[in-house]
Amino acid sequence: MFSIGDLSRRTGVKVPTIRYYEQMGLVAAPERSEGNQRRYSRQELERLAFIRHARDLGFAVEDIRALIDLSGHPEQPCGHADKIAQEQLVSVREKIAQLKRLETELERIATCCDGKTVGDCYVIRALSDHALCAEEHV
Amino acid sequence: MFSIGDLSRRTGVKVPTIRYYEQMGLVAAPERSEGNQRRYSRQELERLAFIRHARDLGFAVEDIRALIDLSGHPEQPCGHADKIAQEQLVSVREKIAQLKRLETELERIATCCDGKTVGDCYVIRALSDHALCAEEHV
DNA sequence: TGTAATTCCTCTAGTCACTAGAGCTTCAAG
DNA sequence: CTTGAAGCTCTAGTGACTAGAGGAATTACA
Repeated sequence: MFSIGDLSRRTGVKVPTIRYYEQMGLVAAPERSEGNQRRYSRQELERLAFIRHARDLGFAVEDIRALIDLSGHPEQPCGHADKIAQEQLVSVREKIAQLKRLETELERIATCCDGKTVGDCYVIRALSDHALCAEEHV
Repeated sequence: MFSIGDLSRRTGVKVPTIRYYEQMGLVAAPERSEGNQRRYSRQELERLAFIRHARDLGFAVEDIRALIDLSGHPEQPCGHADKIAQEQLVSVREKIAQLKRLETELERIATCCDGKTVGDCYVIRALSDHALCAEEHV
């Protein structure tokens, strides 16, 4: 049996976050000790590790809930799980593309400032005047 | 003079967001019409465009506040503005690197599933078992 | 066995950057 | 002069936590 602190150390999920997940229904309410403290089994440790892993990968809590529901029905076709992962991949790729555009513009903005005062600072001017942007963003 | 709707159309910032920025002190409270409606000058339009642009670039509202303060003191050295932009660039690059790692793993997870049911779905297994990850993430 | 340090409990409220909705008033076009 | 769009204020909700108060339980060590 693990205390909530054990679980936290083993999964890297912070203690208040574990309690929050319980409140949200992502993890089931575990057994309690005599003194009302949470006591977790290995199964619950694994579920939390699953959640941690999926959150690291950027899955929304709702997605995770769906994946957990699916994993509780191993006889069902897995097209849905696949779809969730595919959508997440698309969303990650979009974010990368977007951030790369920002990187390009920030490079221009943050590296060309040779003014001595704010009055002729390129950073300020670039932000004030969208026309200075090399390409459209957002 | 522009109404709040004009401002919204010209800057692409939604009407409730403009009011929110006013509440946060990012834009000053403008003049009002006889009937208590907001009336903006061209200067205020430009400030909002500045904010929009900086938000698009991922600057936090606090950063923007600092940049606005700076732009109000054009005689000061611009090192601070530069620093804010540099830090933003670093942060964007970190996010890109992170997302690329996720992309790699999601590609593996989302494209290898040839199981027919959840029971042997690669997506579910990969999320359950961190050991299946090719490389460390987060 | 005593005690001190650590961990745990619940609860409320705060974070960020908005977004939604209710219920009302004002404005602009025809 | 009417009508419908756009404006007003206010409260509350979003997602995914995080912080803090005030107290109880557990653990380590003497």
